[in-house]
Amino acid sequence: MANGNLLREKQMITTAPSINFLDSISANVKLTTESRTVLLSHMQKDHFPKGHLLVPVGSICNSVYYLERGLSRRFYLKDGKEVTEDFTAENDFACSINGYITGKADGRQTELLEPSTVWSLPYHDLEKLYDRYHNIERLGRFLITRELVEMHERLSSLQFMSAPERYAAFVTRYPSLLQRVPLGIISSYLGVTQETLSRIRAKV
Amino acid sequence: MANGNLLREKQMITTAPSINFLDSISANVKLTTESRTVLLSHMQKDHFPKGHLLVPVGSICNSVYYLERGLSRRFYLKDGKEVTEDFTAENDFACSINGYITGKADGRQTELLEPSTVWSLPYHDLEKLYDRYHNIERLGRFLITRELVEMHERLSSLQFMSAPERYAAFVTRYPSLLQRVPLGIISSYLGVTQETLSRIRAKV
DNA sequence: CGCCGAGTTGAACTGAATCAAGAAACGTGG
DNA sequence: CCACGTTTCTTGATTCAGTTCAACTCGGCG
Repeated sequence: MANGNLLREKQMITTAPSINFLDSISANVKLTTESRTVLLSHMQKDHFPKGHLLVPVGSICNSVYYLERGLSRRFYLKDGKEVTEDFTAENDFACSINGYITGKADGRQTELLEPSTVWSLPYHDLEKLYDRYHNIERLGRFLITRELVEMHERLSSLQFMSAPERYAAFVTRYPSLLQRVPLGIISSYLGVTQETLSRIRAKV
Repeated sequence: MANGNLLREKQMITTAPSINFLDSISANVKLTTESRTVLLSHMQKDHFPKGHLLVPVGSICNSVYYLERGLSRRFYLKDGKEVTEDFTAENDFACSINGYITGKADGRQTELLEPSTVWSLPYHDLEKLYDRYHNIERLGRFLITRELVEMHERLSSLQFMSAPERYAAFVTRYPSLLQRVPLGIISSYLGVTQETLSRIRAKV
């Protein structure tokens, strides 16, 4: 019976847009029915308009977010300019753990770039669930590991690729974002000015 | 709440001399006696000379390493030049999960910069232990989380600081490495040429 | 001694930032 | 549906941080 459910839900991932965030990870981490139920009971689903700040200025992010639909970015201000650190599109997780882990507001904000459907789960609740359910702790480890691998790649791309190389890498990595994200934000992600990015594009 | 203390307690790790790597993390993650025993039974302690490669060229890193004594760096080649990604000093962990997670050799090598005492634990064993011991899975999540926070900080420092700023940050972050690591390697970590780093130093 | 690796210094070059101005696209109210 | 301002994007001229290439210094060590 449980197996039947897993299979059916796995199919939904590949075909239909996911209604429930648990569907999209069941392929990677096996969760018991109880864990799924209890996770859901701590999560809240919201719709927010474009421009909404999931984590407002100066505050510490204390929830992990799952984007069922929409798009967000995490950014901070450096010398009055916005620096985009990361994008999260639908069916993926957005979180900004640094502030929570270090206990200090780190200036990172999370902003919706499109009207979005967002599930949120407070870290504090999640930690209690880590204690009680081994497979939820596994889920946490899995997601953080994935994020870490991503970060390593991004770090090396930033450190030792030229601006045109980084743009090319971005295009292959996030083709859809080119249409969905304004140039100025992409440039602040790539670590170049908007003018430079515009010129890079003109050459292709 | 345990997580709120992650960074502060990392200080303790790096300062307290540890004979056994388990001692240094017991403050952060509670391990049962059985977990400690079984972890140790899968770990091997070795002494290696300066210059030894923990992860040789072209191979995939398949163990996590704990440096009881010594110093290592993770690096890769970009256009024939060495790019240093990270340092690990005594009482800390060196790992290069990307290759293991993605299943592809990623060109990252880990080299000892000083004669070192190294404990190694194969990922494959570790994953079996994750299955059997909830508190070992917690340990894994803890270590990866700490690494991720570190990466975030490093990423933002690289992306939007000038070379002199990055050098200053390096000096405060790793004061001891200035004496222990040759200039060329530090420059390849900071993302500048050796000449530039030399000039930066001359100005202070 | 002379060699060798590590670090420094100099001069020319270059990729990207900055400053400044304009062109296109977009949304909103009339 | 147009007129308007605002945001987004492009283009040009200048400046600057950092690279590149090359020569040179210094200390250690056969």
